[in-house]
Order: sequence, then structure tokens, then C-alpha cells
Amino acid sequence: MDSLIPTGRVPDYLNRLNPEQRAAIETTDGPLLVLAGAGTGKTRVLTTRFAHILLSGRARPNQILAVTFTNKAAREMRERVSALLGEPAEGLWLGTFHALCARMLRRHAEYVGLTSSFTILDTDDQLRLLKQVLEPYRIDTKRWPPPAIMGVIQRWKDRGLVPDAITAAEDTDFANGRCAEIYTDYQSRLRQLNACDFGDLMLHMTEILRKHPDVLAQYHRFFRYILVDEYQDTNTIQYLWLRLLAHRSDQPSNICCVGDDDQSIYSWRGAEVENILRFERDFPGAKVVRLERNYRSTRQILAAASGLIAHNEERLGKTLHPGREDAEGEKVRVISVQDSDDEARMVGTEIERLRADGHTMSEIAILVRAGFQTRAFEERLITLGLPYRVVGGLRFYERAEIRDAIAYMRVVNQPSDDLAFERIINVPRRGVGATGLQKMHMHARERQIPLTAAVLEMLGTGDIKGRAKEQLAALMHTLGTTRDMLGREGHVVAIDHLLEESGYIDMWKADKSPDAPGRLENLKELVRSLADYENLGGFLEHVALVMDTEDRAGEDSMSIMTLHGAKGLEFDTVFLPGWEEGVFPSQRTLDEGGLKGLEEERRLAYVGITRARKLAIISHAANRRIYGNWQSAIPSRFVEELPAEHTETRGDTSNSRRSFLGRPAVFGSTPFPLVASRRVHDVTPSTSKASGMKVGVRVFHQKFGYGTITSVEGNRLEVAFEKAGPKRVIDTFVEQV
DNA sequence: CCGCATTTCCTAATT
DNA sequence: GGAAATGCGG
Repeated sequence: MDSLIPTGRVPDYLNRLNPEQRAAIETTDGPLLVLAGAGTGKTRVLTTRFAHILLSGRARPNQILAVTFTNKAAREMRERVSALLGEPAEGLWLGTFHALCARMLRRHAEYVGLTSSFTILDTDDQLRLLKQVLEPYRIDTKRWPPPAIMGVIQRWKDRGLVPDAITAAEDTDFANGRCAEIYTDYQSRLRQLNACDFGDLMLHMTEILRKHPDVLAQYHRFFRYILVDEYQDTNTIQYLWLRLLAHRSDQPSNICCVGDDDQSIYSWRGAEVENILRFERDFPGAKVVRLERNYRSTRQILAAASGLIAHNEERLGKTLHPGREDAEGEKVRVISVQDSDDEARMVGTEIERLRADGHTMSEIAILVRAGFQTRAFEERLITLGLPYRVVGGLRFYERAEIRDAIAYMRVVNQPSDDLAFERIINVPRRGVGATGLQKMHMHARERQIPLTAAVLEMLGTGDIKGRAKEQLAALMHTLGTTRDMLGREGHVVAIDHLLEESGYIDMWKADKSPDAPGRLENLKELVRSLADYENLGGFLEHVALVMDTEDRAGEDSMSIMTLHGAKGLEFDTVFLPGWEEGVFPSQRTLDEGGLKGLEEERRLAYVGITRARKLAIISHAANRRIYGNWQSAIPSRFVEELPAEHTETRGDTSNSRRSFLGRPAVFGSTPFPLVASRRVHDVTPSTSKASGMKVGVRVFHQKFGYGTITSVEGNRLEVAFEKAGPKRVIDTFVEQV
């Protein structure tokens, strides 16, 4: 293809790139893998490449398919491409995997038994639907909780397996091998409801592309170039979808995937690092460009992070070098403290000092492994009066009042949306209980009609009695008037009417709990945001797929968040607390994932350190309060793996890994297996009384009778009772016999 | 059908 | 320690 750029003149946007970045952008044709280390200008390469393809005349805006994982990334990319082009980028196929698939699927829905107006279910709906499907199976939900079964189905979908593809061998470990049946039923219920869950968007679209060569050919004609962000996070179905779109006979696969195998931290939700490791085999003739010049962090930080990640086996191999000469910086600090309260105190003190020295608060972050760790820091920061925000709590669209309001809108938009109707039928209370709802379900199933229609019929025949009768009649009337208003007065007015007349707003006005005013405020905000969309349908598509809201640019506050949440962000100073065996690396990951799990934890540690521009402060405590009781802990193996010449150790040295030598690091099934002696630090009063409680001791329990202790964990015992079987009990409730 | 008491569980989190 | 689900009495 002819270039529109005059020969001999390098366009502006290429001039300020380093040679690797330029190679990543100018290698436009054929498969390309860009291995972009942390802070090496990944987003810049991606957006500049996009603009370059357009500006050099290789493709028109709608001939590039650009895929991201999150809406945030898609938004950012759109903005930066627009900036490079000097005009708003419109008509692009740029979005998340799911948004792009939804857009395609609306055009071909009939191939998978749906209509183009299919509903996209959220996580709540999925689970509610699965529970309904589960009913006739009479499965012990204690042993096989519905969310776990949902997980099995989702993982099958992630791997591109339709119900028919599930082999018996695949379906052994769960719900007595009946998951495949459940999966089949669940899928047919979805089809009846004209609905998709998130997994279906990918699964259906991939099936269509696979079975209908004409459809595939159509997209091949469309897309000349494919760009993929965060390729290390793709799961199998996303890989299959990409491969179908990329592999073609008429031209080379112009697919460019950008990613970093060292930052793959999402295997637990289906991501396959193997996709990126295998790229060169999947796309013959592929070129690989490594971006290793880091412009973010100091040399000390990069060296510490590189030394740590070098302990991983499964990697393509890549070393970060400082991109600037002047960036020597401070060594990574490793601080040892007595207990988790001391740790919070230490972090608070350090932050106060940073603030006194004039550091901007928003340039400081505390990155934790798990959500439960945030509380200690929050409490400390409140005491000190330091502004902070916890990133990644409940988001706007996850709040109960927002989900309820959206369910109301869904029923208006699509009267056959049974799941939405079920959510709101008794909110506010309308005298409909489990039994009443069941009758309605039976009626609906008999007559093969949606729930709303069943309610109307039953109101007519007098099958609904009492308080429910009047209230439901009023609800149905409100739904009807709202639909009328939708056409005449616009969706904003109509929805306002709906939430008022249905009594939903009044329900919160009557609520005396302290968070009710906030909820009303959220509802107002929701109605206000409706105005940004042309119609109700457009709004609902947005909330189904774009479940995030713009970060509100607030005051100058520091961030507390999980390591996962911090990926892609950067701060001057980063605190990394809780580097203890069992916490980080997480015991559960070790138990379930073995060596692979450990390597993923190590990548998480690598992500954490590389978030810091100037200073990283790692800490570990000798004793930690977990779920209410004290447990002792030993420093994380990652502390030892940091190259000593790039770290500076402070604090109580008796709490080093050395003093725990002789206890081999093993993967065990018991929680915190390295710390058999943790009860030494147990300060709960119950232990003194129960000090004789050891494995093998025979005990008597008022309710369960006689038994033998099989495990001891703090004051919690597991006892094999002779009559009652294995039970977990608190030590004070049994007597030694 | 509702509200209160008791019991149970506890990784990460996007679409 | 605490949220959320379950169970029980009114």
C-alpha cells in the first residue's frame, strides 16, 4: 500500500520514540508481538500505531479492530488516538472484547436462537437464573454452592466449550458429575429469556464465525488490522475469536498483540499466559519487539523488581533498563515490624513525614494483597486525619438501589425480562413472598408466557388475593403508563415517573438507616445520567457493558487498593505491606495453584514494586490479626528473593526468615502450614483454658458427644465425633476426657 | 411475611 | 471481626 507520508520526512509523532518503540509502530504488516515491560510506553505505542496506520493511509478508521479488556483502557485509547489525529475518532471498532462481541452479535443473533434485542445479564441475574435451573436437581447446595457451579460453567465458556462439547471426563469433580446437564439447561433457559451472560457474548460470536464462513468473510473484508491490548490476560475463547478474525487467506495476519507475560495476574479468572508464550507458533512469521526501556522508575527499583521476577521459570525473558541516566534513586526499603498494628502505625508515620516534606498525597499508594488488609490502614489514617480513598470498593452500578432502579427500567424496556421483574416485584414490599412468586412462575410456565403477563392474567382471574392484589395492580398500571410516557415525553421524564409512582423512591425516603439519603442521591444521579443517552435502550446497553463510572477527580488524597487494582497505575511512593507467607504469597493460591500459583504471586509482587516511581517500602509483621485472632507469620519468600544490594533492611532483625530456617517451604493443604507453632502467639483468653487441646486428644461436647481432635487452629478445633461426624468447634465448648 | 438471633464464611474482580 | 445467609418466633 502506498504511504501518504512523503519519503524522507519523518512525521512528528514518530520522532520522539526510541528505536524499539518505532519498530513496534512501523512494523505494520504481518503478525507482531510487542512485549512491553512495565513503564516502557505501552499505551503510547498502541495509540501511536493506531494513528500511524490511519495517517499513512493503510486503512480507514473502521478497518481497524482494536480490543481492550476494560472500558477504562478503551476510553483512554480513544482519547489518545483522537488527540493524535487532531479530531474526534469516530466510527471505530474500538472497545472491550465483550462490547465488540455484543455489537457483532446483535447483527447475527438469529444464528444462535436469539433476537437482536437480547438482554445482557449481570452477575446477579446469572446466579438467580442458575438457582432456578438448579431446583429440580435437588443438589446439596451446602456442598455445591451455586456460585461454585456458576464458576464451573463460566470456566467452560472461557475455554470455548459449548454444552455438547463437555465430555464425561471433564465433568467429574462437581455436583456429582451433573454440571454438563445443568449447563445445558442453563443455556436453554437463557435462550428462552432471549438473554446472554458475559461469557455468551464471546462464545456465541465465536461459534457463529466458526460455523458461518460467509459471516467470517464479511469481517475479514472489514478489518485490515487488529490491535490487542494486554494480550497476556486473554482466555481461550478470546484467543479463538481473535484467531478466527486474524487468520485469512487473502493477506497476512495483520495482528499486533501488546502485553507482558511478567504481568499476567488473572489466571484465576480464566486468563491463559500460554497464549502470549505461544504467539510465535500461533502466528507463523511473527516478529517480536521487546520494550525494555523503562521511563517510570529509578534504577534501584527496576533492579529489585528484575531480580525478583528472575526467579520465575515460565517467562519469555525481558529485563527492564532505566531509560534515564539520572535515575539512580533510593534502595527498596524492607521494614520488619512486630505486628499488624505496628505496621499500620509505621505506614501512617511515614506518610505524615512525606506530607510534611511537601509530597502530594495523590502520589502515594498502599497496595495490599487482599481486601481485608485495608481496614487497619483506614483506621490509622482516620486517626491521623490523613485523606485517603479506597479504590475498587462497591462501584456505582453495583449498589443495590442502582441495580433495583435498573431492573425497573429493564422491565419497562422489555416486559419479558423475568429476572428483572423478579428483582423488583417485592421491592418495595408488595406482599409477595416465596409462595406467591412460585405460583406466578407455575402459571407462566404452564401458559408459556413471561412473568409480567402471568401476573396480569392472574389479577384478572382473581388468583392473586389480598394485599398483593391491589399493590401488584398498581405496579402493572405504573409500568403501563411509563411505557406510554416513553414515546411522548422522553425517557428521562418517564423513568422519573416510574421510580416515583412505583413507590421505590418513597421506600428509601421512609428508610431511617444512615445511608438512605446517599442512596436517594445516587438515584437522582442515575436519572440525571439518563439524559446522556438517546433512549432507554441505549442507556441499558451502556450499563450492561460499561459497568464503570468516571473516576471522580477528588481532593488530594492517597490511595489504598489491591495489587490487582493497581495494575497499569503508577505513584511516586508505594507501600507494600503484609509480605508474609500465607498472606503474600497467598496460601490459597499456593494450595490450589502449586508452582504456577507461586509464579503468579511473584508476578503480582513484580507488578507492585514497578508501580513505584521513586520509592517502594515493603513491610512484614511477626504477628497478624486475621479474622479476629492473632496468628504469627514469617516473612514472605519474596523478601529473600529481592537482590540484597538493592534493598535496605530496617526494623527488628529477629523477625527475619533466617530465624525460621529448618521449616521447609512446602505446599500443604492445611492453612498456614509453615507456622505450626502459631498458637504461641495466641492471646485470646480461651487458649489458656484449652491449652491441652492437641490433635489426637479425646474430647466431649454437650451436643455432639465424644470425639477426637483432628486439627487445631487457634481456638478452633476440628473434631471427628463418633456420632455426629466431623465438626468445627470452639475449644471452650469441649471438655478433655 | 417480617424482624431478630444465630451461624457461617472469609483472595484477587472485569465484562 | 464482621458481612451475609439462614433459622426461628411472632
